[in-house]
Amino acid sequence: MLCKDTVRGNILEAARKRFLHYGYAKTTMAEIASDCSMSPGNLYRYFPGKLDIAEAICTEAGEYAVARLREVMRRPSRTARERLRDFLFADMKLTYDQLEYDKQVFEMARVVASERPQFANRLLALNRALLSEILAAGNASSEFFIEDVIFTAEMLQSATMKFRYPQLHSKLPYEKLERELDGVVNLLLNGLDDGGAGKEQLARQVQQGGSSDDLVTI
Amino acid sequence: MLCKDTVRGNILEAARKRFLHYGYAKTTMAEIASDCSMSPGNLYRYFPGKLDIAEAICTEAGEYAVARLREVMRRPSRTARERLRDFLFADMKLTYDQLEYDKQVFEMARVVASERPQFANRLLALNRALLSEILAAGNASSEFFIEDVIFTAEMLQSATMKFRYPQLHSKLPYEKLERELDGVVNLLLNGLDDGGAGKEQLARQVQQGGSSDDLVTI
DNA sequence: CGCCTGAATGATTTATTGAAGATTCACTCG
DNA sequence: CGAGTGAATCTTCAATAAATCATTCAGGCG
Repeated sequence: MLCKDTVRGNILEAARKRFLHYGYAKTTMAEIASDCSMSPGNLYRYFPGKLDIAEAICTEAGEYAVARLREVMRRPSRTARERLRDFLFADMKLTYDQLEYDKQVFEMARVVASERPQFANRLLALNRALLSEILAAGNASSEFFIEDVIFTAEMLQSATMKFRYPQLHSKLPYEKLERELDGVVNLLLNGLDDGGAGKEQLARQVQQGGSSDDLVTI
Repeated sequence: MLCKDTVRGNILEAARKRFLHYGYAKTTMAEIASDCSMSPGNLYRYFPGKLDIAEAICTEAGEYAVARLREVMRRPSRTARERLRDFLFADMKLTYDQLEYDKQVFEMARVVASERPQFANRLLALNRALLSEILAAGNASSEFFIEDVIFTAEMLQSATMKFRYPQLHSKLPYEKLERELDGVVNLLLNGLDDGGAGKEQLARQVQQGGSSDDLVTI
């Protein structure tokens, strides 16, 4: 949400409205320019191209998400384990709400991610930095004994990947995702020795029939 | 590799050759029929359609993979933890070798998986059954104390998803995948208390620069 | 009959082309 | 100059036509 009073900010605002309402593909540079009362050519004085406008919008959205996650991390009087769990759940919810419900946001994100591979990595790195903070705090409070905090954060990202890329969720309802993330987090926190799912996981369908499945949407 | 002497087996064999050499899309039913010295129409006496031939081929391949995994599981005198690790690595290697190197196999797998969502689930369920066996054996030997073996197997599948769907590996070289799977397995075996990566993870780039990244290929 | 054929059908893919849109740039205006 | 224009260009998209192919089925053969 950078200044609406700069030309650049204006362009971003106009483009965002169009992208969110009509979709990235269905929005033309001429329309964005017209919304800003300028000629199409002039847009190129502020952005290298259409894709860069979308990337800027997505970056803002990503930074907004990080800000929300920081809030979650700041919740007072919680153990590092609780904080980690909160974080992972909040992270899942943020992407889920963003991408699962809004076709247009989803389209824009997909275009940017596929045309600018480094973009996703930058967001992932931001996210990893937050995770590392939690782990480091856990070390400080002797809850964890993690040698390489950054590496471990990376591994946590790997293990929870399924919950951060709704493209892969493939129609799993949010409740099933929650239940599954819960199971994975327990595993990650306690290891297999502790029985993986922990004790509180009692009421649950035991037959294979109840398993989430339907994993891939290629 | 079911009987080559039945008509059905012949068709599968001919189709496999074509699919692997020219790809699924570039192979016509007429060609398969001709290879079997029969008319196109006659294929439909043995399979409902082209896709079902591909699915049958993929099923055979999947069952072959399961057989190989069973061999890995049978390696003598290993702890359950070692067995689990062996299994996950073998699983990753199997798909990696299959899909990452052979464009045609990859195409066929993608078509089948996307047109027959249940197909992937069946393979996943087979895989989960093997995982459950390992976990149950670990319980029996008091290495693990897992209440719900099947649920935990499912969670293990979730957490190692990245390593079973090369579509998502997105150009990560095998070495990086190995290093990452190793990290995740350590986390899953020991939980965060143990420092995640374990002690032997010493020589490693510590700066973010070295992180795997490049996660998504949407 | 039971197994098979191959032309007929309809769906899908590919090629082609016209239009629309992204990007550029020589130029204007203040 | 610096900000901006808008026609020119070059790429991409969409619509149509043509061809290919999966699938069906009325019939033939042993």
